[in-house]
Parts: sequence; structure tokens; C-alpha cells
Amino acid sequence: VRFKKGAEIYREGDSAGAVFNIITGVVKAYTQGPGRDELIGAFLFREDLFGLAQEGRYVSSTKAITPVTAYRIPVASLRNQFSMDAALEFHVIAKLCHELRQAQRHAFVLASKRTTSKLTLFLQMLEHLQAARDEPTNEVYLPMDRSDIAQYVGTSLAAISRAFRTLTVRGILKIREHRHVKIVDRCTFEALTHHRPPSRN
Amino acid sequence: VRFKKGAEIYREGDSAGAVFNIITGVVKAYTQGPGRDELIGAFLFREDLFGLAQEGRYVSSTKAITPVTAYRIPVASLRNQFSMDAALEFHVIAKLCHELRQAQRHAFVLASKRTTSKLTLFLQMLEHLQAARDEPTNEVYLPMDRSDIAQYVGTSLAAISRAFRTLTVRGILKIREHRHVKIVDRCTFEALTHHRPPSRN
DNA sequence: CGCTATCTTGACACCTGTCAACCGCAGTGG
DNA sequence: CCACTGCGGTTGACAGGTGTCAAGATAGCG
Repeated sequence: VRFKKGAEIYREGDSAGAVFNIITGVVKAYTQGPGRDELIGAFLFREDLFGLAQEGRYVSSTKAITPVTAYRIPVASLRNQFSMDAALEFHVIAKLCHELRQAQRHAFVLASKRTTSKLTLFLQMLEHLQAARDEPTNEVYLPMDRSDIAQYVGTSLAAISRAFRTLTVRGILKIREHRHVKIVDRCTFEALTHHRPPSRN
Repeated sequence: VRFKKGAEIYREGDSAGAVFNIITGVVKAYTQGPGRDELIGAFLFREDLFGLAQEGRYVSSTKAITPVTAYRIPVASLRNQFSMDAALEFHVIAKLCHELRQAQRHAFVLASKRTTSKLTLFLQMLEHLQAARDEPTNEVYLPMDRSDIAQYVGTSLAAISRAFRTLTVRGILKIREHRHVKIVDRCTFEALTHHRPPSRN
């Protein structure tokens, strides 16, 4: 199946009829709760599997943030393959573990106190993921907009913008068209990862 | 096996020889990275299963925060049971899903901006878990110290203390011996859950 | 009965959220 | 070809919250 940019794939609480496997494009998984603010739980890329359900209901909403093509796999056919192929089950376990690891890294990003750290960690994540998909690694591409980043790392849109600014003026990053980021000063970049006491400057 | 309060059960990166199943007590799972600050990823209670490994290495350190008794299950014997009992595998999947859900809630706590919200959400989590273990629910018991709470919800120790203070003076909580919390004004308590704009007061 | 670990509280600078205005760009319609 | 509008992004102003540091209070434990 195919989704346009911005299309909702399913909504939290919908009855879960299928799981999806991304071929192309990027998807965000988010939940809004309980205030009015929504938290983005994960970004999903090529080869990622999603559509996990709890008691027949999806646990988060998903939306395409770029044009997306994906396999849509009805649960029925999934059950079939399950009983026939034990290795598949193992594959699912592996996916779950991967997702858990990812959630761990996400938690780390959220737990950072300064926005620059959050952003740095976030860029590192993207870089790793990009490398894992063997795409060029000389610069990081951001498929999502600033607002999405903010909701993922747990700050306001403005803070993200400011963080980008401070990192660029310090000569650590270079930004092209708002979506291509090049890490110039890798050394201090990684240093930001550590929680930097407010060293007066 | 049995652990004293404060005992390390294993450390991140150790070669994983066994998984554990808690009978009594509370365990914290944490990772320190990459700064000097450690983030507590989860608290583990009775019946919880932990010791998940990635490539033969534990992915987080664990420490008993109360006296703990637990089953220690060597991986070898686990493999045995795996091949004999397919239902067990399913049980493990269920545990993983549960853990993922829990991570999701954790992320939500971390993403909250004001400390009072974090604390409120945290208390709600504990309350739910406590109810799920059918323990008395009229007040919440905190097995961990303030510092642990701070590291779990992603703020400083001082902020937690202050948050407790503000909630008590507002007549929302009552604290006994620093570790027993009673929710007095349930209504405004839940209201704090929603991201409260800095409503002048 | 001291001693240590834990918790509270104060002071202060800094960061961050909120609000709002502004910019640049793309698409639209005149 | 050019205004107009909408969207995403940046920036400024300001207040309030939070981190850090450090001192003081409390409780737990030997």
C-alpha cells in the first residue's frame, strides 16, 4: 500500500487489523496523552515493522511524514505463517528487542536536561540509523520537521530552533536547507553528549 | 538467590549467564551513559523478569534497592525449556510487550515539562502497579529513595523534593515517613497530569 | 549515643516555555 | 507578473521553573 505525506495510517485505539512493513519513506508513531500534548514515541524507517497491538487495539497512532510505500500484512495471514514457520517468531522477538533498545535510547534523550544535549543525542541516533541502512554518512538528513523533533526529544519547538542556532554559531554544525546537517566539529559534538555543567563561558 | 539492599546483581556489559525472576523486593535497572549521570530505566517488582541480553551482554546494570529474593535461571536451562515448551516462548513475548508498554509510559513521564507533572505521573504508575499486585491501594508506597525517583523521572533530586513540597502544601498529598504517600485531592491530582499552562495563581 | 546517609531548604544564575512577531518560500488566483 | 495567503522556521521578550551548589535538618544504623 501507499501513503501520501501526512496521511494517517491508523489511530490509537483502532481495532488492529494488520501490521506494516515499510519499504520506503518515514513514519512517526505518537500518542497523545493525557494532556493536549502529543509525544512522538518513535520514527520508523525502511524495513521497520509496526502495528503492534494490545488486546486488538493499536497502542499508538501513526502518520506518514514522507510519502510511504509499505507492505500491509493482515493478521490472519500472519497467524498462518506463524504456525508454519517457527523462525518467523524468532524474527519477531528480535524486532521487539530492537524496539526496546531504541526506546532505551529515546529515554536517554528525553532525560537530558539541556536541549543541546537532547539534540546532539538525537542527531547521533539518526546518524547511526542512517549508517545501519548504509546511506551516505557524511551528513545527516532530517526527514521530519522541527516540530516533530521537538515532540520526540521532549521540548518546545522554539528550544530546538535555538539549539540548532547555538550549535551552528559555535561552529559545530552546518545546516543546509533546514534538513541537511553536517557535523563539523565532531569532537566538541560528542562532548555535548555528556552533561555539561553550566561552565561559565 | 538472595540479595541485600543495595547489592549489585549484575553490571552492564557483563556476559549474560542467567535471567532472574523476582519473588520479593524491588530492583532498579539503570544505565550510565554517556555523561556521568545515570538514568534509571525501570523499577522491577515481584514477578518481573529481567536479565535481557544483547549479544551475550547485559544491556543495563541492576541493583537491589530493597532486600530481594529471586529465582536465578541459567540460560542453558532456559534453552532446554524453550525447545520443550512452545507456550513459554509466547510468555516471553508477552513479557516483552509489557516491558515495551512500560517504557512507553516512562517516556511520557520523562517528556513532561514541569516536575509536578512528572511526579504525578510517576505516582500514578506506582499506584497502578501496586493495584496490579493487589496490594492495598489507599496509599502509595515508595520503595526507592528520592534520588532514584529523580533519576527515573529525569530531573534533579532537589526538584523532586520541591515538587513533593508544593503538592503537600497545596493539600493534594500527604506524606508519612517520606515513603508513604496518600493522595488526598484526587481531582486536582489528576489535573496535574495534563500539561498545565503556567496559569497565574 | 554519635555517625552517616538521606532529605529538605535557600540562593542564584541560567535555561526553557510561552507568546507573538517576523521571515522566506511555495502554491494560488487575480 | 504580482499580491495574497499558509506553512514552516527563526527570533525576541519576559517570566517562571529548574539545575547547581551548599548548608541545615532528619532519620536510620551501628
